[in-house]
Amino acid sequence: MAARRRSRCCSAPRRRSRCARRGGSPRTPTRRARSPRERCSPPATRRSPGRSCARRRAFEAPVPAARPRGCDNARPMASTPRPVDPNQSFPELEQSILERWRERDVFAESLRRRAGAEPWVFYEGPPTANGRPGSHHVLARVFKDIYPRYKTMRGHYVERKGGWDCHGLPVEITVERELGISSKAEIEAYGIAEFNQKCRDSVFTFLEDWDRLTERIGFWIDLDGAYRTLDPDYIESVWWALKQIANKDLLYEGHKVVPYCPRCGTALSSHEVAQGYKDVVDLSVYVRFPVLEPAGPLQAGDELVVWTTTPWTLVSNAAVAVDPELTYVRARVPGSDAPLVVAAALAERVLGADAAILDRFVGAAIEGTRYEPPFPFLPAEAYGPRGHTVLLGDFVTAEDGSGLVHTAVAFGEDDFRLGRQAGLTVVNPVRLDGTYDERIGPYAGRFVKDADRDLVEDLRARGRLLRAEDYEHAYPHCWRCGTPLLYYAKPSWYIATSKIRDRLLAANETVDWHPEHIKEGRFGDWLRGNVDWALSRERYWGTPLPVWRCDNDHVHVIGSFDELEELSGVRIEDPHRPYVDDVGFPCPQCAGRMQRVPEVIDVWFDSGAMPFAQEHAPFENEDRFERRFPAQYICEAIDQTRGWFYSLIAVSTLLFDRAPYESVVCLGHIRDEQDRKMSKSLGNIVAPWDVLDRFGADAFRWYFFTSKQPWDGYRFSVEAVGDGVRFFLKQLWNTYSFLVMYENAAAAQAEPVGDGGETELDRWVRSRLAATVEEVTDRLEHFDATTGGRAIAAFVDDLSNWYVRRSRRRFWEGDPTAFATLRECLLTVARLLAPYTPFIADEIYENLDGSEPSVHLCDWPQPHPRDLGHEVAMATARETVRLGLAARGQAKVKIRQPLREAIVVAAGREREAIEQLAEIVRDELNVDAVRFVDDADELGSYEVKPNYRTLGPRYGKNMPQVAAAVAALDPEHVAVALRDGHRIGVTIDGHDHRLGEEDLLLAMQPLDGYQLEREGSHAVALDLILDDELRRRGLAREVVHAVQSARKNAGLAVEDRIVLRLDGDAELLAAVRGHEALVAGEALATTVLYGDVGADAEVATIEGRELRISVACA
RNA sequence: GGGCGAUUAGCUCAGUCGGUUAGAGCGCUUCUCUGAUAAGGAAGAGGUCCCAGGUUCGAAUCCUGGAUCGCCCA
Repeated sequence: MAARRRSRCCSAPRRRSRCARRGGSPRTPTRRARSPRERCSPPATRRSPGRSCARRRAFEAPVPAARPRGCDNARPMASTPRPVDPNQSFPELEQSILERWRERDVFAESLRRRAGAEPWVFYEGPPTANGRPGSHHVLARVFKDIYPRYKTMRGHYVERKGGWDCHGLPVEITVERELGISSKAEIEAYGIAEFNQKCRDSVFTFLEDWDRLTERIGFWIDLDGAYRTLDPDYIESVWWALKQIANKDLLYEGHKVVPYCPRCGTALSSHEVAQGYKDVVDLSVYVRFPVLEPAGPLQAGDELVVWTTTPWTLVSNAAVAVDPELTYVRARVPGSDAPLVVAAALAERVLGADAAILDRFVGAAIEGTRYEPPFPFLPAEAYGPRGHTVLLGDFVTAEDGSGLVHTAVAFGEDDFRLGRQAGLTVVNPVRLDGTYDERIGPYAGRFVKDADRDLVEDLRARGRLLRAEDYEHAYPHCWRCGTPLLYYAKPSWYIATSKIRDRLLAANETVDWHPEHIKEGRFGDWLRGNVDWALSRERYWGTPLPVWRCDNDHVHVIGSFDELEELSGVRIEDPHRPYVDDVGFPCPQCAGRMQRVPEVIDVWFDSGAMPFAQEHAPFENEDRFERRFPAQYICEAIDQTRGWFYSLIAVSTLLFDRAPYESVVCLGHIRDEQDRKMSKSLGNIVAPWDVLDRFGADAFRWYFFTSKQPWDGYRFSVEAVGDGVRFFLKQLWNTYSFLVMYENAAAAQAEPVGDGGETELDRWVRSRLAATVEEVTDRLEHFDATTGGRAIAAFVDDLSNWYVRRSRRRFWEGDPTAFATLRECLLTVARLLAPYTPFIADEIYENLDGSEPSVHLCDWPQPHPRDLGHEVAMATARETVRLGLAARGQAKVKIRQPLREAIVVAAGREREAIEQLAEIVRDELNVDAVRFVDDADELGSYEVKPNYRTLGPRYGKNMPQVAAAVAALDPEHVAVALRDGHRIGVTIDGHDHRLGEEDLLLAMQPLDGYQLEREGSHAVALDLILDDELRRRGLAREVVHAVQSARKNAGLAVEDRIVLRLDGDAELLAAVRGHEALVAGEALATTVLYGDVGADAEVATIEGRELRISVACA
């Protein structure tokens, strides 16, 4: 690292050498012309020698503005900043800054500098690198970047370890597609070892894309030291965690009806199911089940009307469920012989209005009724004694259907539970691949969901169908392959998370969610409804479930590779399948041999284990883990509520009984310009590189940070990013390039410049700066980058459009205090912006200060004291200017025409404020004087209104009377009385009340014929009377304006001196002669000559008079 | 079907504790300013604050119901 220069104090005049050189010389009122050699080539040496001063852009840098430069060649202290190209391409600039960061190793250095400081912990939620990163990844990554950068500047040690999620079905599916296979049988035929090798290779297919994008957007994260969920170390930690859970007796194998993907051949967890709901049209059918052995009021030949939306399950109908207390009816419908049985409440909807009710009874009355099943494939005996009978269930409702629910024990949670209660045998005629087995006769081998319509036709042909209709509903599909899921009774391994539900909720209480409503809303609700975590997957590419079992069903959970080696004598190199499957050992409890169960685990458990698994804790780095748990901050998209947010909190609560994160920022989704979801099929994806190449990373980041609160989601397009460039980055860049241009121009000037001292504007802008530091700091502390960023933008706008604009003359004159102030503002803004737009921030810092190798190694700015009164005063003065400009606009008098005076109506603090800043108001309005009057008697009349905010709470219901009483007051009288400090008496409902100053609002009412603009009690009027002198000055300023245009057209640089020749209308020339010093000074003319302008003179028309102008380099 | 969130100008968004003329920027029209800025300033046009009830002296804001969109859950 290069020798570091001492940090300069921004507020002090900076270039001592230059100031010293100037010291003592008298200050010239206007700029003095430089020697001929200097004139057309400042700042010295920057321009190619052969070019004339004409036809040259103001600041064309011969070399790219930001050449990467090592610390070793740090500029000497007295040097001037590099010239800045006002039209700098940001993407190009960013490339050179990336280069500089690499050379100076800035990210690593930012960590080294904070070594030993208090850690602030960030966890990276691992993405999978087997797909290309998109714009939504940019969103997540920039929000993962901003707060760690901020906290680093605040003095914390913020490690940023990357991570990759490597396992899981998505990877397997990609490989299957590659291999052209699509079933588990094919995978096993191909070979699990080979298949998993392919998966391993596939995981990082797009790693390079990810790395490249990550660097390009300025996301500082340690990718070299990233954790990978496929590493043996990582897996060992996961095993350790599972063993802890098993030791707490929370790991069990259960038989449950689970959402099952027949294509992938595995059960899905509830959070996976959640991701795959699609609206589909299924058949909803009402089927007649003829009664064979009636119970209660039923008779043989009656028909039960049974409803289902899954016709494919009818082949394995085991029973019919009715609610014991619900009222049912036997009813006859025209055109049907057999009486039909339905719930009374649904009779009309199902059977029609003309059904004749024969009988009413409660559901309990028909329990035990034996009926004929809809299909003959499976006999009643297959289900046991109560097969094909009516059972009582507590889940039956009369909200839809018929009130009699078809029950297929293997295919539904309620069904399964009822079947177990009734002692029904589970018969499952559906194979694991989702096809019927040989028991289902003609349908054997068909995929069940595809058989729906044929089965219904079959029923219709046999007269068993009462009604079939399309039924649109959301049905879960496999989130990866799109296959409709089947609810299916299967053995599966679970973690009994529902037993720690209260602990999960307690852990959630400690988390600071952004937005806040997630905590009690979506996430809290999810935890309150927690069900056991279905952990196992009957797949290949995943962390193997470390459960070994013998023939006698003794179970042993392995918690480390050492333990496995002790028991089996085998040191496992690769813990993945199939190698781990081969490792067996004698059962510690019996003589049997233990083999691993075939399942792998849900990948969400992998990522949930990352707080310790990324460190290979507790096998090593346990101290590191202790220091880095829990995280202070994580950030992911809102869909992770059931994903990573859940798996993290679940694993940590299971193991450590505490939340693994303190603050969470949930991001919304990115939608397209038409507010549609971005998807490959719609072709409306915005590729991140399109944005980066066109506008750059800062623009991309700025858009995400400031356009809205990130959890609201974005209506995104390349163009939307462009706005931020124009309105913020460009404005900042121009302000910065303005400073550099004039600093260099001033430095090149031989003549020293005196220091005018601090002005009201300097004080104001410093106070605004302090306010901005305060606000941005406060907002970032609360994870509100949006409001913080907007505050920076508001400040930069004030800086550019008020401070700099009002101070231009001081910059032309080289006032060191003005330079120092603007410099301090820009350098502080650079530090505030460093976490937001790290590139432009670093560029500005590097060129204006550069005492550290990067702004990202600086400390966060400390807030200075504010002068709130002065901020308010300036706001009042600006308001006065606004009113004055509006008055000019109304009177259609151009700004260039000076006016005698502006009359400002203001009293008290407002008047003091404006008086203090009267010079600014006067100059901005181009008037000779600002006169104050305390009241508007001579300018307009008052209007008095009640102040609802103070009176409302006091008078409540009587407000209308109060308002009426106030309206009846004489405004002029009120104005005088209040000014004299009196209170105003009103009578309401016969009672006297006294109203004070705060209860009444006085507003100006303009009178016709005056040029007056008013706002509240504050107004500005203009004296519009012009005399010859004012008119001549107006003309002189018009001439200046015309000459400036001519200068610009001639391509002169802002500081070039000219010889000015004027010819034309006599009155114009007379006006110029009368104000020659003004014209010459403003136009930087060393000489003004009249007549003889030459043929190529520029012709301007001023108020109908002709002026011919010639400008030439002096 | 249930939960959470959103809905304010053509577009993107603010809107504090409920306070009476609902704001800003972009875009549009007119004017204007300019020794940095494709910038800035003034004026104009542009609003059913999603709808309907309710509470209140007063509702964009609070309550209830509904609509639409998104996310999540069944």
